[in-house]
Amino acid sequence: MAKLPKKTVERISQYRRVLAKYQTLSEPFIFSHDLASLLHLNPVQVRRDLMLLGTSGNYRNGYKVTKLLQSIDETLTIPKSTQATIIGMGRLGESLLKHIGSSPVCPVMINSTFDINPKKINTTIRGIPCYDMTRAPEIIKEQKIKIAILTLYTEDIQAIIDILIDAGIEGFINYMAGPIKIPKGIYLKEYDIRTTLEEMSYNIHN
Amino acid sequence: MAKLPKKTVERISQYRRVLAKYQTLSEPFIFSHDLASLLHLNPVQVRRDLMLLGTSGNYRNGYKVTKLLQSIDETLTIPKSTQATIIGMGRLGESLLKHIGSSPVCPVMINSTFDINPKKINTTIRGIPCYDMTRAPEIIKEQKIKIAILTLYTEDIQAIIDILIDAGIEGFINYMAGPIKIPKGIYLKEYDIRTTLEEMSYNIHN
DNA sequence: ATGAACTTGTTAATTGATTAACAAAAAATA
DNA sequence: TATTTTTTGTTAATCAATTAACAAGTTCAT
Repeated sequence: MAKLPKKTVERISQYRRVLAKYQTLSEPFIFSHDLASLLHLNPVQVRRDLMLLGTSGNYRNGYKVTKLLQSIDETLTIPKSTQATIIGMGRLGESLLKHIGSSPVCPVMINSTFDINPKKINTTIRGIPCYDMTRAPEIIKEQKIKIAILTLYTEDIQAIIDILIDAGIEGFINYMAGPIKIPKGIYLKEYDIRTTLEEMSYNIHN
Repeated sequence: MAKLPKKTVERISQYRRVLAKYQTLSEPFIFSHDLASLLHLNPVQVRRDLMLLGTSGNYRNGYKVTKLLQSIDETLTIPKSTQATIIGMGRLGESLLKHIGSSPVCPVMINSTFDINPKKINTTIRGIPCYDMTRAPEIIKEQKIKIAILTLYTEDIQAIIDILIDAGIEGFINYMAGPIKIPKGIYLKEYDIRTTLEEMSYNIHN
């Protein structure tokens, strides 16, 4: 299938989680305007996304939930599941790990985490071990880990980034490591709440 | 000044943090392409943003850092500072609070937090108290708090949201509360890492 | 002094995302 | 049976964001 627009992919991930919950209500069908209002979107936008996804609904009942979920699965779960890791098992890392683990439908798996703090190394959370950062290259290659979530702040973060990229990481989600340098072709999503706070503050006052 | 585009506001917030750090290197000037490469942007985009900001640079040396920072301050810090709060003082809430507090230039202040867990209530972190959720309406009105960061997951989150809006909250940043319903005019930013993971996984494999 | 090498500032062009508009299908109602 | 209602699916139009293009200013080297 043709490559979906960035924003559509983002929304499709949200549709899935909402639908998984909706399914437990034993409602077999859903209308585009229902899905839209659950996520504060425009119904047209929902229909357009689903059209691009290649699925289709019913003139009278809307979209069949199971069919929709299957269609989303096929698009987002490629191939089988992507491996990710968390760099920094402090308070933030721990809460993210639990949050991700709580999801019944997340196609991204976390099987190992890393830290530089001896107190964290060799502990486990929900059965997932925390390894010494020095072992990262070895384990990332072995488990084919592709995404790294950065939850730590240290002065030498750039050296860590470079090692991770070298080991095969292709995407970073950066919570608080500050500005980092990455080569072209590597994905990066900045997740600094301070930016969001300032943006929202501006919007509220203007 | 005219209202700035959403994306420009977001980037301006990032410029400020990068510039604050850059300033400590005692470099008095910065070029648009330097600022751009620090944040993986296009230099044209940077110049355009700064133009919209109403500031101007120098044909030979680029932009004067102190002048730029002052200009950003004037735009983002309106009026004086916005009050925010964190709903849920678990691991995530605590790490966010410390992260926000560590910023020397964040124009958004947090002076109180809330929880429903008796073990958290009446504790303080870095001098910032955690209050019982039942006191939220009173304190939000008194301190004119406008933004709520949601870091908790409970079944009755919607009731909490409604109370917060009634008390005067105008914007929510939602980490893990799941889909919530908010009326028009209230800002909402979804910060669920699972969406980002799935989106990135899709991009890596396509 | 003159031209080469940089840079900013701004308009125009392009690309991407959202929203509007409406035909087509199907059932419900009169 | 004809009409109304409701919804999907898709194209066209609008709106927003990014990128390209280039004039104009400034310094440096010759």
